[in-house]
Amino acid sequence: MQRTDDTPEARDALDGEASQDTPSCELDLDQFLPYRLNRLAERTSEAMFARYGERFAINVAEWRLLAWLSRGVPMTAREISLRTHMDKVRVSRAVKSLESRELILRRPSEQDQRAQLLVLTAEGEAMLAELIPEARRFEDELLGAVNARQYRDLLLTMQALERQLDQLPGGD
Amino acid sequence: MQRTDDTPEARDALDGEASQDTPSCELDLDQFLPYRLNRLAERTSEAMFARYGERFAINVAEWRLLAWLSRGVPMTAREISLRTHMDKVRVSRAVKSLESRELILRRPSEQDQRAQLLVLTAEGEAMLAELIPEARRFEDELLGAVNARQYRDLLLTMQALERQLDQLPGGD
DNA sequence: CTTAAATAGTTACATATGAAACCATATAGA
DNA sequence: TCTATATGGTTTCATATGTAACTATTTAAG
Repeated sequence: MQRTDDTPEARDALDGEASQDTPSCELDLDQFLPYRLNRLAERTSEAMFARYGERFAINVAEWRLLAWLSRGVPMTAREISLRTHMDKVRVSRAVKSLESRELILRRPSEQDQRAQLLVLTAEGEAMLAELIPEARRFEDELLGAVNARQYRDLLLTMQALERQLDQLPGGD
Repeated sequence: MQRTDDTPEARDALDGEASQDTPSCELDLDQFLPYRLNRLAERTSEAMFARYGERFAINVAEWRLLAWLSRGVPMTAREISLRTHMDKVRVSRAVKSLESRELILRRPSEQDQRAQLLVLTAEGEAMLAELIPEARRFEDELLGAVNARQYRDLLLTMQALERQLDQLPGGD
């Protein structure tokens, strides 16, 4: 898509006063997708953890790890890392922290002595049984702003953007 | 929007194998909006700064500050903070760093002795004259994945979600 | 087999960020 | 006017995260 394809509607779908094309040496951040994505994502995480972060004392990395393990399938740190696009160090630290709190445990992998399979403890499952419904409730409240079609389109477009990132240099 | 309104299309708009409804004590992160937003945003920033971050030696906070100032309107740190939803400490540090590199300068505010108006130096403008076209190029490449309608709808939906965050407790 | 290269995971160091306390100035209420 | 409170901005401390180097194991090449 070319910048010149921008429709007036798109340009108007933005915060603040009436927008107009900016010279090449100026940038209207409110019309810049990477910025908009980051601002929305940061605010969403912030709002979610303002509610549940303190109560359950986990950070984003730990939450992602627990959520993946909630599927019941033992996974290695590397698999978590691949699926979430989190750095392996970040995963390693989440594992360490969660293990020290006995929310997960590590089992040596049969196939590879270097790797360890991660699984939830009963305690970890108990915590998720509280946390997951709360997370869903939050998501539902957030989605109160959009209808089913918008939601579907949003996921499809986000998927397309991630696929594009796979292609782009530096996009991993 | 209720979870039960999820359409098959939306459910299919996700990575990996065929999805199905998960019990309340499990969570499919790939279908969880806050996670998807954060993953996409993190990957987007990462890809962008993999290209330009080193070359221009600025971080996200500094980039946002410079971009706002590119409009040519002097702003205080507080105004930057409000518009970007960045913590005032984060803004303060970006100001300090950019000033030390003489990319911006501070002028005392006439109205308020505590506040300082921030403006670009000639050097700062020169850097933006290089940086902004690069950023636009990156955005265009990323948007290669979506058409004009999808782009417009994406911005509209993101705007709706931010408005919802304004309402939600903990959403600021 | 034996050795070189790759991989799972950790540690050490540097950077980025937020919360709370703080200083200086501004504003509101008596 | 005088004082209490609010506000712009900075500093201090704690946490989160990435890069590079490292250990142990596995895989591939000879």
